[in-house]
Amino acid sequence: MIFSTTTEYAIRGISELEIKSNQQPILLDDLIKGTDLPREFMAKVMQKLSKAGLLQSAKGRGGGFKLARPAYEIRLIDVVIAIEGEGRMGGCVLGMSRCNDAMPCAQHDLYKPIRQRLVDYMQTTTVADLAASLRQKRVRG
Amino acid sequence: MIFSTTTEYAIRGISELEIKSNQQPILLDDLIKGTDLPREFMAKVMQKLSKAGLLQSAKGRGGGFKLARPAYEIRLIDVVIAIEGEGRMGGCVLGMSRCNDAMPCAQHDLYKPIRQRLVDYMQTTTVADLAASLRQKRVRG
DNA sequence: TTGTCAAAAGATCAAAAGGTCTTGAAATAG
DNA sequence: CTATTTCAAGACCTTTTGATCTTTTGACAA
Repeated sequence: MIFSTTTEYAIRGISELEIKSNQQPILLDDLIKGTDLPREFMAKVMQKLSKAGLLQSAKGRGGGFKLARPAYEIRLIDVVIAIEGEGRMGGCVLGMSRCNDAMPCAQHDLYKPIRQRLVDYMQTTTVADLAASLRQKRVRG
Repeated sequence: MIFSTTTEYAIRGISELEIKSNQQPILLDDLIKGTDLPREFMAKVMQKLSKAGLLQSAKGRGGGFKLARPAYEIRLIDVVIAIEGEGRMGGCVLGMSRCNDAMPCAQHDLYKPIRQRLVDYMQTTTVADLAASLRQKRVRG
């Protein structure tokens, strides 16, 4: 509803990583085990998160992915920006590139509170929160 | 940021219509006059709004588009649903089709308040509000 | 050093979204 | 009835997004 599917994958992936990891690197194959995540595409997504500095990756034996810092220090907004770039959050709330000062979109002001609320949420929610929520969901069904 | 560009066009289009109309049908050419909206694509969007019952359309001389009911009786959510369908609002908040009870997405519960806020906004904001906002923006610059 | 493992990177492919163009059909004026 | 106006509808094109496949690179173990 709000994010692209690629971003959803990233959120899901980093949450799964936090759940399955015990400070040790997790293999892509293990990460997607038990999920319906598409392996090859997921590889790209994880690469992006690595390049953005949210994950550390290692090749070869004992390799895999792990969080670059504690889960509670990675905010949802960091994940979103890693995938979609800064642009989407700034500028026009409706994302209209055609929208500018000379020809503003109808929503410019109206939307501010809504958007701010979303941004707040993304800034205060961490990967630790997401993982906890996902774990709980699995237990309770 | 939140809606697809097609939906943005719909919001913009119906707002322009309300601004330019004096109870009389407006031609597509007049609707887009002074805007950067793509005419042909806009025709499709307006057609969708007509089929959804938000607009009335008439062919031939004296034809064009007009609101099917007063602007204050057309909610933003009606416009969004007309373009994107019901599905997007219901179901998973993140829009994941892969998300279900057996394999819920990480956000299912976390997002509820945010989503509810958005839905509230879309239910209480009408085309009259949007048009007023747009008009004001034009005057004040 | 050699072999194997696993991520990185790039090519490629498919589907969806966004946008254009052409033809058809309805309404009205003359 | 015919010509013109204007929306409707469908074919078609382009770009972006989502997804896969293959090759390369780096790390470790023996």
